[in-house]
Parts: sequence; C-alpha cells; structure tokens
Amino acid sequence: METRRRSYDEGCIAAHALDLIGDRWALLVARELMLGGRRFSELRAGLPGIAANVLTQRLEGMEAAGLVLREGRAYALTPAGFGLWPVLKALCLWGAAQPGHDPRLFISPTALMLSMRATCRREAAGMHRAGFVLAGERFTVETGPGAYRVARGGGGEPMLFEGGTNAMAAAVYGPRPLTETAEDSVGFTGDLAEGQAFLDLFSLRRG
Amino acid sequence: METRRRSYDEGCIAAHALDLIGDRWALLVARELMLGGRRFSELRAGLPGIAANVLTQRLEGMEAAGLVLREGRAYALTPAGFGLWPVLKALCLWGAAQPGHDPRLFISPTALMLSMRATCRREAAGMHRAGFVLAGERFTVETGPGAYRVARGGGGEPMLFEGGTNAMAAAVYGPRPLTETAEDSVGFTGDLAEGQAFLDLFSLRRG
DNA sequence: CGGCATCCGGGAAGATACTG
DNA sequence: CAGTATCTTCCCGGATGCCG
Repeated sequence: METRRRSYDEGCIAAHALDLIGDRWALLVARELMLGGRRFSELRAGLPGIAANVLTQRLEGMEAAGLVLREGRAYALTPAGFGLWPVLKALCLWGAAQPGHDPRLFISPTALMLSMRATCRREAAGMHRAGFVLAGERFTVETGPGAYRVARGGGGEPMLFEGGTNAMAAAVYGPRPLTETAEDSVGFTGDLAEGQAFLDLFSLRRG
Repeated sequence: METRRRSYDEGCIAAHALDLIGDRWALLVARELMLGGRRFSELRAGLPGIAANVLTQRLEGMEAAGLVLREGRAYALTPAGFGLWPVLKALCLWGAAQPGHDPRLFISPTALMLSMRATCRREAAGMHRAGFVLAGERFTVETGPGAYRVARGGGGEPMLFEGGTNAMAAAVYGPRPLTETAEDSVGFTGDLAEGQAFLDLFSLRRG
C-alpha cells in the first residue's frame, strides 16, 4: 500500500521532474492517457508488458503527484499531466534517430497517433482530414499549415485508413507508396494522391 | 558484469528511447556530461546519491548504446548522447512548473548552467558575456538575440558571478535584485545594471 | 469482468569495504 | 583516483485470488 518514494534528492529541476515521472512505465502510462481518459484494462492493453500491480502503483503515484485524475473507473491526465507532451515528443524525436529499433514489436494505437503528431512536418502540411481505425480504435487527424490535431473518435472524414497498428506504422513511416489494394493489410479509402501527400508529412526516412 | 537489458519490447519510438536512456540515473549522467567530458569522480561529485557500482553500470550501458565514449579515464557524450539535450530541456521546463521542488537540495554546477540554458528567454536577450565560478568550477555564458552559449572554462568576461551553486540558483531564479554586497554569498563583479538585465532573462517567477 | 491485493522469485539499486 | 566485490534492500514482473 504505502509506496515509499525514492527521490534523487537534488535541487535540479530535471531531477525533480524525474522524481515525479522517472519511474519505470510512468511516462508510457502518460503516453496512453495523452489522447484522453482510459480505463484500467485499456491501459493494460496499450502496455502489454506491465504487471497489474505495477500499473496500480503508477496510477496511484501519478495521482498523488497531481498528474492523473481518477474519474470513477477511468483515469485521465490533469493539465500537469498533459504538460508532459513536450517530454514525450522529445523522446520520440530522439528515439527515432537511435538504432536498434524494431518496428515489428507491438505498437499501441495511441503510441502511433502520438508519434505521428511528434514527427509531422507541419510547415509543409496542407489541409487534410483523415480518419484512422487502428485495432478497432477510432481517431481523427486534422492538419493545416503549421497545425496538427489528433483526437479519439470522429467519423465522416474524406480519407480513412484502417488496419493493424504495425502495418499502419509501416505505411506511414515506410518508403513504400500508398496503393488502393490493401497489400500490406492497410485499407485506404479516399483520394489516393491526397492520401500520399498526407503520408509524406511523416517520413522518418532520410532525405 | 553482464547486465541484461530490460526492454519494454514495444515498437513505439518513445519506448525505444526509454529502453536506451530510461534507466534510473541514466539521464542525470547524461546531464553531467552535457557540457563536456568528466572523470568518474567528477561524475560522482555531481550525482551525490549514486553508488559507484551503479555509475559503472550506467556508463557501461550508455557506452554500449553508443551514447558515451570512454577516452582513457574520462567519459564524454557521443553526438547521439548530446542529442538528448532536447529531452533534458523539456524535463527542465516541465519540472520547473511542478510543485514540491526543494531548491535547498544539492544542485550540481552543471545542472544549474543547463537549467539556465533551458529557461533563458532568448528572444529578449541582449549581448552579454558572463563568467561563473560555482563550487570552484568555471563556466562562460554568452547571450545574444535568440542565441545562448555555455561552456566550461573561459576567463576575462566583463561580468563574473562567484559563489555556491545553491546561492547562485537563488540569485538567478529568485525574486531578490542583484546587489554588490555578497549578502546571499554570491559575489558579483561588473556592471550592476547589466548583471541585473542578464539575470532577468532567467526568471522562473511568474509575470 | 474490472480493479485491484497478495505472495513470490529474480534482479536491479544502494551502502560499505576493499584493492590496484 | 578509479573502480570492484559483497551484501542487503527493495523494486519489478508474473501468478493467483478476492470482491464488488
């Protein structure tokens, strides 16, 4: 029950930040909550390796730190918790440049949508509205010059991407052009040229 | 000897980043190396809570991950390691807004100089050159419109701040105006008005 | 079934002592 | 000074069980 907090005991504000969010899994829990409230089982589904008691501890600790608000059976980020987005974004951008990454491993739908928000070249973005259905979860993405918005839910977007999360990640970040035939098990509905222009905003490929 | 890496086993690039740098102490080791190579005992001095064997493990792991280069008895960051600066910066900015911070705890000289680099309002910066002597360590800071540079060493700057690191942190981030008399055990040499203008670039205070 | 509490084994972190 | 060796503590991960 009583979790003794282990602190770095430093006056450094980065160390203070790590005292609050540096525990194993904590930042990934924040990641899963970054697009809206989730239930315990949904969090577990997005974090396959976490043990139930560890998730309980993290949620308790993050609630005590003022990062998570519990609303009945759902957990949501507080404004302080949403403030972690720049940290996650910096980690995404740095991690994308580090070797050893295996894109075949599990990617949660939330993680993919956030990695797209992190890596989108917004200055080059035209006006787009796209729906995503990833492992049954529905998202909406809207882009514009210098703007990017993603949210759960939606419907009626002129473009729709549908498929497994890993296949979608390959389609978004991979070098292969978009095709109508769902040959990599990603379904696309909409204007093919606009879909390709949209995907080109996220190229992690060099050049 | 052989440290088995514990991975999140996710395809998420943020999780991959945390696989590389998410271990306890790892980011703080990177912090201490961020302004140049350090020796084992210097790292320990900047990380008072770390055990020697844990520091050894972190340095080995970060070397294996391509983040740290060992040059004889000194350790230095590789370009990939220096690439962690945006992550540290985001943590600094977020941590500064979180309650529970105790500025009386130990602050390493490197940590203070980096927190200044993170929080400086560069767009408001005039041309300044300032020397710092913190707990015997010498630094140089140069600012200009939109620019900020900090490095170890230096000498001959028109302004010099000298004192304990915690007292310096209070002078930089605190509400008290700069005075010639070192009443908070911070010594200042140079033009008082320019010194105050320089310090005003770092106000964490609201408003 | 969702949301934990509890127990257990392994391993990482922490403190101390010691050595080249 | 730069670590290594050793021991202890405690966190993490996995399994099980309780309880609304």
